[in-house]
Amino acid sequence: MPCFEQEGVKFQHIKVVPGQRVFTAAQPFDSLYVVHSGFLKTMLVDELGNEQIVGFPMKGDILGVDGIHRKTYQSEAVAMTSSELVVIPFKTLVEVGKRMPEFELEVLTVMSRELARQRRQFVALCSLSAEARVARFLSTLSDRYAALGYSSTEFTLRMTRQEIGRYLGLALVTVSRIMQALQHAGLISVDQKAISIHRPEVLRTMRRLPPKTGFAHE
Amino acid sequence: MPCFEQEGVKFQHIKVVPGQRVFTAAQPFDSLYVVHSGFLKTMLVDELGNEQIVGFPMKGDILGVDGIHRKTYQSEAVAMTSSELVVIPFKTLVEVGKRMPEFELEVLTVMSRELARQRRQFVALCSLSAEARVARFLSTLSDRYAALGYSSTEFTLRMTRQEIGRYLGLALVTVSRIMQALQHAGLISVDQKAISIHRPEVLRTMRRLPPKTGFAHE
DNA sequence: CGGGCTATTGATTCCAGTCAATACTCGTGG
DNA sequence: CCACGAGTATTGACTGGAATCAATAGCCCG
Repeated sequence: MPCFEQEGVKFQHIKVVPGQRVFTAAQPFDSLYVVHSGFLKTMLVDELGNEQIVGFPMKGDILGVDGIHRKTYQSEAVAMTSSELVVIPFKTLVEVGKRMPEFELEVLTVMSRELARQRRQFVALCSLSAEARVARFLSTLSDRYAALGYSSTEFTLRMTRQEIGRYLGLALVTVSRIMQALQHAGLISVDQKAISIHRPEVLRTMRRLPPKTGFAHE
Repeated sequence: MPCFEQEGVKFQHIKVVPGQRVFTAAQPFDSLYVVHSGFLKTMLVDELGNEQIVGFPMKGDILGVDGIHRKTYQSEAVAMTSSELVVIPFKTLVEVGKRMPEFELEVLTVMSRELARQRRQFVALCSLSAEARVARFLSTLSDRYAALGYSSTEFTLRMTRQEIGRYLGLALVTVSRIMQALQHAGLISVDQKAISIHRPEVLRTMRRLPPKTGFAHE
């Protein structure tokens, strides 16, 4: 949807390689970025250097909106795979907005979506057990892949257990343990970064795994 | 004269009484609201009826932006005190935006601020202990009061322990216990809803309270 | 092959949730 | 006025889930 170019305005594309930083916290804000292809992570880094991952943007997602209000980026974006980004200089956005207000509206909409996503994530974090968080994470990832036309049942994780943990508010070992547990429960198969989803409907609504017994069927 | 009207556009004001709902989740989206006076809470309600509080908006904060992208509000806003809100019909925003793009920019900015706040909250939830969360909550509240010209050291909580817990991802009893602990540590005084802040600088940066000893001085 | 990173698995600790009892506040009506 | 009850807050005892500490094993790449 956010193929802004159809509106008659051309934007520059940039390519980034794995590990490359798109912008850093505290750096002066000048542009928004829309993911055209590839896979990134955005994170906040606190005074002590702990990084908290706030999202794994993919095609169609927007980066850098948290820079608008203070004129400096508040977060950091790093490419996890080679990626292509559409650069939208904020000045241009403002200019173009004068002639085509729908364009600014489009940005409002994407921001609104991002805010809502962030809130859901927040709620999940508060009210769900570690198991439910991991289950939902996999389920959501599956949905996002599906939306982009990839397989929703077989995919490769682009991030480490560590990063998943830093996204879900869990320790690395907990993520690992829970993935094993989900596998033993027959809901998924895990082999390192390769994932198969067997029971998406169970993952989506899981609250807690039944206390471990040998039952494979309920 | 509230902020936006200086731009030559008049907006309707509405008043709400304590407990009154401004909008409900899933209700069709039509307007944004800016708090002119008073004190509200916004929350998400899940399938099971659990409510997760996502914010306590005060003067200058914006409500309803999460409704833009799906044309229905995704959250619920309730007044905690009598409050006055500026109603900005979204249609009008779009109209006015055509003549005055700065106006839409203003909205972008407030949304950006809200997104950043939400993220910080999210990080706090992931990486801080219960004690640090409560300490930061009080410290932040203090700052917000100060920004509005009220006392930053003496104030009255408008929300219950239950609501604080639902905002911070903690049980009500935990909030209560920690406030007592902070009091015994000499950082604040608590008497039901009345709060005095004694050591704001400690609250702001606290990670963990030292294991309880009888020492009143370090 | 060796070194570094990542993942799995086990043992133990401890923070915060749950359950439960008591006390405080406030509004209403006998 | 006091009694009563509903909502809110404090405090204690106990439990359990996830973190931490720690050891081993698998993977990738020079």
